[in-house]
Amino acid sequence: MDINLQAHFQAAVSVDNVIFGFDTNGLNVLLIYRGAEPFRDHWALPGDLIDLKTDTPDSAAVKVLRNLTGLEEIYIDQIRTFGRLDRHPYGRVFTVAYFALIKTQDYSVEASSWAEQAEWFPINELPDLPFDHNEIFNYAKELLKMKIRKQPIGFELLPKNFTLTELQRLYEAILEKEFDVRNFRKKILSMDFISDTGLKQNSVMHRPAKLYKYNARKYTKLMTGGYDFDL
Amino acid sequence: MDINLQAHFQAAVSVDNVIFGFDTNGLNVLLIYRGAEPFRDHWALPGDLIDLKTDTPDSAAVKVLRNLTGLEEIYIDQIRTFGRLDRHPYGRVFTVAYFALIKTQDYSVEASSWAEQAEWFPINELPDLPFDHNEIFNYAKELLKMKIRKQPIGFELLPKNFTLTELQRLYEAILEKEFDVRNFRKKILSMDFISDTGLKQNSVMHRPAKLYKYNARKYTKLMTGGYDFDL
DNA sequence: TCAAAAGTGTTTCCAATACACCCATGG
DNA sequence: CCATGGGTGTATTGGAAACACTTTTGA
Repeated sequence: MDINLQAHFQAAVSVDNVIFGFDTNGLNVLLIYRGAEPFRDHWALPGDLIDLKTDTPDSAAVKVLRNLTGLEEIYIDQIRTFGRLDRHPYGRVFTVAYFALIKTQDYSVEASSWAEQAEWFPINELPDLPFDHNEIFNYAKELLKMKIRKQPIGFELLPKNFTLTELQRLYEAILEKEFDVRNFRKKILSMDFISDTGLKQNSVMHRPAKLYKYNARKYTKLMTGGYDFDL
Repeated sequence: MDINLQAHFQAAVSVDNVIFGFDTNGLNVLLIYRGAEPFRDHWALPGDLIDLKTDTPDSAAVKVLRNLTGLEEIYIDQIRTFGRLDRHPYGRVFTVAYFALIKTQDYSVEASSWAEQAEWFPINELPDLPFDHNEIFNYAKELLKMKIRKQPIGFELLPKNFTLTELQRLYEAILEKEFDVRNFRKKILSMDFISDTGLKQNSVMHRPAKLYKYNARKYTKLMTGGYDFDL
């Protein structure tokens, strides 16, 4: 390798994950409390340097998620790459940002193999984040808004069986506006990619709601053409 | 820097640009004929390694475009990052892909400072491309389709003054479907971000068309709310 | 006067919106 | 029987789609 090339092969590349979860309090993001420099003892997006011998950005992002939550088969997608010159104190580090959606019920902090703490923060109550993580988070939030109107990704944030009211609360939390109950149900059901499980809630102190599940097969049929969630 | 960190700082990062242009033949992409290894004498997307001392991905992508076309102030936006382990024969090279829209009329190959040739290829007649450039191109094409339905970026591909028929042909080429003349005009004019220049085509051998121009100020007003081009 | 493309209006249909009351369960 | 959230239907409106003929210019 000549000396000219040499100068180029001195960068590191990391991944950073914006992991969304949903519960009765609304939409949350999973942050870790950094146990190592730089920015030790700061809350930050979970991420890691990519192992150049073995990993692609995608595989590295999946590993971070797995180490942190113990979960496989989660929805994860690349957001964009950030590369400000001074974004990392140790040298030139580019970071490929990802966003992931997980079913909060399936996740337990105990399953984590990381020494650091991990904690859910409501998206409107985040601490200041190091590096350019604030910028990354904001970008992720916008992307989530955009995507949920175009793809049935909301289900990734809910338990396998869910009520229409839960689904409505989720859309409302993400899109930051409220929907009319009847119109919401009409629209969702007309899209025809969720189906009635025949089950109902139990031990609730009111009329129990029907439980629905997401039906990927129905959705796949629809996707020739696309749809909007524009309510 | 400890030895563990050292192992991470051995990557290179490049940018690759998918540059779209539009003329009477339809939608085209600008490719270069590589004058250097690897893949010397192959047609490829124009790109370059990022100078780690001075450039961000964004600035590097703009430089590639400027060197190639002599143009400043072109529409350019990041697509996504590709990082397969074996995508580059010289080592671990991640590439941040961009797409750009240029007004073909403003561009001349002569303005290029590059020794290699550059040439427009109709998007349906591309040669096989090296690295993962085919994958990058396909991704860019889909993104363009998606974006043009959401943002008034079509104008970036047309001369400053254009006819409604030209605009319609552009939308048809990108979205790969045909529109009804009357409905197209109604929709575009109702969006209210183009305005009549008062000028007309001349020396055409048929009724001359009115010339319109894009009116960014009108658009900005609209953007609180968004719109669809869903015709 | 002909060729070639520019330009224009109306009807039909469907999806988005707005809106208010009864139902099933547990306590 | 009451409190709590679940569940349902209709009328109105606005935008999307379908559709055919007249106008202006240069040759």
